[in-house]
Amino acid sequence: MARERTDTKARILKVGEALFRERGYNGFSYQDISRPLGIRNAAVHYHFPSKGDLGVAIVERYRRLVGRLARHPATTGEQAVAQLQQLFRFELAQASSHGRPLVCPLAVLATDYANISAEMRDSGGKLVEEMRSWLSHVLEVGRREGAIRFPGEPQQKAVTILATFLGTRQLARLGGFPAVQQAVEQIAKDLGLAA
Amino acid sequence: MARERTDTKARILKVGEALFRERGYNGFSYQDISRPLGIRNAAVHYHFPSKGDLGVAIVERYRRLVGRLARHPATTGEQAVAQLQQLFRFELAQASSHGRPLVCPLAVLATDYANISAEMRDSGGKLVEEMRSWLSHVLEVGRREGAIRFPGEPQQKAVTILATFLGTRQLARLGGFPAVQQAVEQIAKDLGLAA
DNA sequence: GTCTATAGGGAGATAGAC
DNA sequence: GTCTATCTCCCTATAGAC
Repeated sequence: MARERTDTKARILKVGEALFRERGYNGFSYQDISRPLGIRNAAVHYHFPSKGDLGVAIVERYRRLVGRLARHPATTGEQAVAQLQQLFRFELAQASSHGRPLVCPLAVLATDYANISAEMRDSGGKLVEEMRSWLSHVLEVGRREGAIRFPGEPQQKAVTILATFLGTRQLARLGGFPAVQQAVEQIAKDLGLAA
Repeated sequence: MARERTDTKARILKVGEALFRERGYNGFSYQDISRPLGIRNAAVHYHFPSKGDLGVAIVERYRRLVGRLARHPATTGEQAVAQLQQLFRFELAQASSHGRPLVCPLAVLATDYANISAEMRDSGGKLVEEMRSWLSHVLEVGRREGAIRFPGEPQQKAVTILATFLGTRQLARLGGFPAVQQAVEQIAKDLGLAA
């Protein structure tokens, strides 16, 4: 309601997400957020009383972002391929739009799983389920329409592809090679899509 | 030299690795190690002066463990397939030998990349390179000998498979399904191996 | 090699003024 | 909504006795 400077909350969230994905849940503090924004720790606590609240908001924000990818269920082979390529572009963009690639928030949740709140776990679990069911549907339609090919069940192939992207952004940090790009190309080839 | 209780160092390392992989580099403290071992923080510092020293030792230990998988370069199709299946068994064992699956140390290094020492990064980078070159060789030999099939370059396929395993152990924590097992089956099918 | 004791700092969080 | 001030706790690390 208030406005004017109510966007402080949005700015906190933005900085928080970058830190969360850059350093992990336990790797940043309220100070790391407040300092660059020129505010005080207490102001951050006003908008996000506990660090867990901030964590949930970060994951939910990412969930809405990814949710946009999955809005329209594919029904034709062309649509399925188009959505896959949209996913590929998303992954490539996530990997290269910053200096060191930011990992997926899911990777942070998984690594810090023992230290996060039940709400954060739930939020992450929902994100996984949504992505899995969406990608599974895309794969199923795409294969049925003859646009792609792969052995086995769509559900399992979907899980495998999601895991690959999760891991590839992490490999990209450690290795001296463009892991995300290489994985995207390989996944496309495995599906019988032209490079 | 001393012996008798010099295995304290080994016990610290063992507990440390479990904590490292359970909670991430920033998610555990020297207290979390010393308490269950019935010793004091200072004793841990005696064996590992800084937390970074402990971190390096943990990664190096895992590196030696994985190095055993890659000891004998495959030259026949049978050997290549056997080594792949060894890798599959390793991943399945890592995922299921504990309650919540422990993530790969590489996942911790990647997530906490911004907070770890240069030595830890180096150690992780070496581990990635070793696994990549080993798996790449296995894939190349296996395909040349007609035991497996996949499109594209062995290097890229190797990166993709490694990324899948890295990510799949994390998905296993967040999702309510056996992600590692599903991914192993899918990877095998993609390579044209029987389930 | 392990202990006690402690330094020195930063974490997350809250109270109350403005 | 944001501030100052402060609480409490835990962190990594070191000094020096045993």
